[in-house]
Amino acid sequence: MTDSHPRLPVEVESADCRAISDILSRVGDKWTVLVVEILGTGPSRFNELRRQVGGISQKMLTTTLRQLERDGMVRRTVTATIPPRVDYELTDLGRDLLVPVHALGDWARANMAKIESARLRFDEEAES
Amino acid sequence: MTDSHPRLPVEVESADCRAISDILSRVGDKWTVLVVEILGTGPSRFNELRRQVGGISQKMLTTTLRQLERDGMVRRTVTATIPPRVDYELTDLGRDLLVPVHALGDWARANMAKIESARLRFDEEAES
DNA sequence: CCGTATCCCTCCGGATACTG
DNA sequence: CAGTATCCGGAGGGATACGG
Repeated sequence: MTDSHPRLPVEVESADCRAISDILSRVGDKWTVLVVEILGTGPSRFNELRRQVGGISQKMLTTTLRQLERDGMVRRTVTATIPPRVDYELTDLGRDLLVPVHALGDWARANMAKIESARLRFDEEAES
Repeated sequence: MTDSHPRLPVEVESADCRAISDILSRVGDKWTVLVVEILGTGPSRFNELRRQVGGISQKMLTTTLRQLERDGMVRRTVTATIPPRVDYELTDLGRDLLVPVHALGDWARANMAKIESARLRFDEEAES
């Protein structure tokens, strides 16, 4: 492959390392990306979101949204009517996150066949 | 922002969804990216790698490397000498993965200040 | 040197029930 | 409707000891 492979800054400050792996762990989270993807199509209310995600528990949706709100990715708007109404929407930062996440998603889709066959080969050779 | 919402990109094939979130979860894994980053600088032996990563247990290094090998990201080469020697190196696929991962890492570095201040604001308002 | 096998404890996350 | 509170099973992952 290209000789100009990016030289890796293994010596980045550990503070950066923590912060970066922190973001990465959110992307790897079971629900976060799914929620952000859906909010990427437009604002949504709590139970609406719950239905759109499908399979998420109330607890985890709350937790996920709180984290995203805390990180400034999601804006929470409360309308104090009866019954109460709460809207969630992505902030600019949240929408921004979708760019690199989609890049990763595209890579995954483009290479899932290779990965799948690699796994088959590996598991096959593990017959013992 | 968007037009109306009857369009649901959420309905992509669930097979794709599983596979993609599977890759994402590996990226979010505590050790995987770190190991891949280091292997991105060149091949390495087991304990050498262990020292370079720092803080990883023998068990988790083995587990991480096995997963990566199974997925076709890492090639494992055994030299049956005494003492035995095992080298690990990235495959083309593994090096390829680094591209979108670095994009995400760059985004994280570029935005960690915003996130950090968002958190401060959030936690501050949580004083009650 | 390069692992595998156990033990064990923490935390994630689902189910359920209750409030404003 | 939009949460909070509680219980609890199971996976993740560290420490340690042993095998090739």
